[in-house]
Amino acid sequence: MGHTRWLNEEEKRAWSAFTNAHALLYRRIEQRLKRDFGLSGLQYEILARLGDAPNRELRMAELAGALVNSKSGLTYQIGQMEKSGWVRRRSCPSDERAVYAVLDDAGMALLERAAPGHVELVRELLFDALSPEQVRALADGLGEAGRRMTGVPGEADPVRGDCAASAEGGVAAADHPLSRREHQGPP
Amino acid sequence: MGHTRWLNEEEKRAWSAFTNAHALLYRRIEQRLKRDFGLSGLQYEILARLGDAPNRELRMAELAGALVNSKSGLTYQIGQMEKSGWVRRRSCPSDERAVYAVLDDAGMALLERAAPGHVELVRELLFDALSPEQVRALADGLGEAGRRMTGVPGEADPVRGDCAASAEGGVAAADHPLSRREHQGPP
DNA sequence: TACCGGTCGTTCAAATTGGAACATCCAGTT
DNA sequence: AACTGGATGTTCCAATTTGAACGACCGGTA
Repeated sequence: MGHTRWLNEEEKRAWSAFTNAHALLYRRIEQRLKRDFGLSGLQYEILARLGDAPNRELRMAELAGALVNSKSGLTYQIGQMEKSGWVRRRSCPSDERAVYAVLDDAGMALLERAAPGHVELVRELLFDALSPEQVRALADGLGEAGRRMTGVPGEADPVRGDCAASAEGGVAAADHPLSRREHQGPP
Repeated sequence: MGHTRWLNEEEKRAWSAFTNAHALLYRRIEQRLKRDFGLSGLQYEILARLGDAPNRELRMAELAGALVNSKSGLTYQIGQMEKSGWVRRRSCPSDERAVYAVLDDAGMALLERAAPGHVELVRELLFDALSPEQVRALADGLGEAGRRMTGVPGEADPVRGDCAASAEGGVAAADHPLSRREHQGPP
């Protein structure tokens, strides 16, 4: 084994900036979400993920994977959110093991109230400090790093949604309310 | 208040990559540290910070600030690490409120054993996926973001180290053993 | 000297986390 | 049909984290 490839100054700066910025940012976000909506960061993320998932629902495992959280942790949080009436559990007839977390209307409403402030804060604290090139570098570089860590070779089709939500009240596959897109025309 | 400046696609990618990469990376790092050295991520950071602090010591508040952790959390961890004999507390005569966390020899030795693998992992999972330009963008962009969040206007002198460690065994201000620097000559 | 606003580190209770053990279930094999 | 290797989600429990409350202390001021 070689003698450890230490980080050069630039890399040290990058690493330090990366961890530091994340910690600072996440802390601020959590505080505000908690103060304004009684939500933890994880809970907001859960709402958000479910919010723009196909039928506002995702399997526990998928959700846990997407959030990079432990299964048990998710079980706990979904439990909490269920008590609050933001989320509901649904089991799938075709696969008895599966459990779907479904976003309730109350949860969706909450998400819609919380999202603007959240996005605004992220923009203010992060994107307002970045040049367009830096944004691209983040997206590309960290995107690639993330991809490598998840082990995504050839885009093996997800196969999810075997057990589609069928008969249920009225709403079927409404469009995702929070996915507006505001062109902010690049030069 | 304007109608929320939502994120464009590129920004969404960047944000998602940022949080995702961080979560993935941190999780891996924690697992390895725990497995190989029985250390948590936070504990490693504490060792590292103390390791290249002036006299291998830092005030509790400084440390907490640098780590972006709560005071109480740090109190707890330092307590744990003290039990393990990696760290020691020292109080300062000139300011009775202050408490310094001092890195013990055992802690330093542990740090020196853990650092290579840690750095190697960071390089492998993060830097190997980044181009030099991307590294620079991270360092600059996130550095700036972090600076803004900490509120660092005119580099107000830290004033720290009022109560310098004086009489103590032998070692005074030895050079920081872990701060080797390996030129990795840019083209 | 006595007082005051502010800082420091610790304590406390309550909430969260994460891994291991567990019971169930699915798909492919024998 | 019985068996096996792998997933799934939950439960359990110990470790950790958080913010608020607290007591001690500092520096400047009346």
